[in-house]
Amino acid sequence: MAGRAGDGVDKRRLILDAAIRVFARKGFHHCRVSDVADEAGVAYGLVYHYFDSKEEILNRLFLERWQLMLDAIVEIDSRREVSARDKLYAVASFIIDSYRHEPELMKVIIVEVTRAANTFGRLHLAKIREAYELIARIVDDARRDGSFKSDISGQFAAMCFYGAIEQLLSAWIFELVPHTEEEFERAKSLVVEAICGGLESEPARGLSTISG
Amino acid sequence: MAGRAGDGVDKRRLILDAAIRVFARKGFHHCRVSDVADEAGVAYGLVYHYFDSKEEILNRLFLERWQLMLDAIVEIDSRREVSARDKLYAVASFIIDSYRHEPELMKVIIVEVTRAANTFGRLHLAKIREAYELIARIVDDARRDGSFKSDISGQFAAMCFYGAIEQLLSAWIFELVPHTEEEFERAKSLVVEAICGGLESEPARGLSTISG
DNA sequence: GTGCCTGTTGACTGACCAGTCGATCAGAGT
DNA sequence: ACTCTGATCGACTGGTCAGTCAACAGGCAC
Repeated sequence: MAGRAGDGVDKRRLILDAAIRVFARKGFHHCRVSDVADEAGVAYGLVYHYFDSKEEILNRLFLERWQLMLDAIVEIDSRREVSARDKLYAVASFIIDSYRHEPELMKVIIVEVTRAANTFGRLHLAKIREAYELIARIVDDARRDGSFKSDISGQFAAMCFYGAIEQLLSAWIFELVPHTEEEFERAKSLVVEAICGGLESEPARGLSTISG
Repeated sequence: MAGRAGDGVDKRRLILDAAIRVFARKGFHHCRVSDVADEAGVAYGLVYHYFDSKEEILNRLFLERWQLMLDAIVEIDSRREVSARDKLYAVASFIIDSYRHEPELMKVIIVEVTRAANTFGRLHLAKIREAYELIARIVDDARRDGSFKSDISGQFAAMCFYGAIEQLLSAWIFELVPHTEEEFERAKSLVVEAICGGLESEPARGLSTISG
């Protein structure tokens, strides 16, 4: 519980949620702290009771969600008897579903943090790098067991994979591409197929039954 | 020629070049117009003699360079008897070489425009979309002649391809990865190999001698 | 009741900065 | 010589906004 009024409302959370909506709508740089306070229905000063600065709000939003993703990737990687391709599919699913369920939050994270990492402290870069490394680990395991090519490093592969997904989300965010439920599901398969299987046709890949 | 002093210096260009350095160093939002004027060694007011606003400077920088890239892609696509893979290699080369030769300008374009397209007018989105479409066209031709898979649309493939390259440049920009001459050359091949050939091993692809 | 602590309020301040404007300067044309 | 035009200058203005602060409210301990 927090707050005196016994209304059972966590004002801190209220402010964070309002910030998601405001940052998504107007952009972090183009909105005022008063916009966030108004959206949350609290006094201007209360924002500074809970947060040190406007930027700290953004940091919290990012770290909160990014950590969820890092945890998810670790869990996915720990699954036994699962192919690298299926692990990458699970990672892509997690990210795409995050966007599907909380498009405003993901928009803020991608547009204001991930894709603007220079304007902020190096704090975020370390976290972003962590994601790369976890994905790279999945690929490196597959390189070791021979299912993935050994001449493309895990790090490089992670960049391509994450880059493709981020571009996909950006296309949705900037409305370059429609937001339909089928699109989300199709995109999961397609991105994995494009990155793992490649764009080129596979002329007579012998006996292996890949994707039907 | 421009300017009264007969010094033969184009002040407009001087301001644009100074803006590249300042925007790259401090970020568009975190620098003052006076920083640009100082860097260029001209009076504050002169900036407004040549440009309507701070934002117009950024727009010019972006449009100038982006058009060069669009023209290059059109030229590459027009080459006859060249495989889609080789065309994509040429596109990747153009972009990576742009970064190699003008890292500050590319940093500004990627960080302040491409990756921040929502904060600006829709003007840029249209140009960005144009690039996607040109790349998509290369892929669609290859799908028609059977060299690329038909189940991944040109549009989708273009997103993956461009996304991977942008991520690559971002990694250089944010110094997540070293800037060596060999890295640039390797990256060209690797990105094309990853996207066209895929990450997975090709078990016995007949006669082709890939990576020895 | 008294004192204290946390939550809450919103008016205010101080800094910052994009963009303006009137002045000055130098060459071209007549 | 005179004026017109465009380049060049930089002090100044007007507005914006992040962050501060002094005050107030209600619960809790004693």
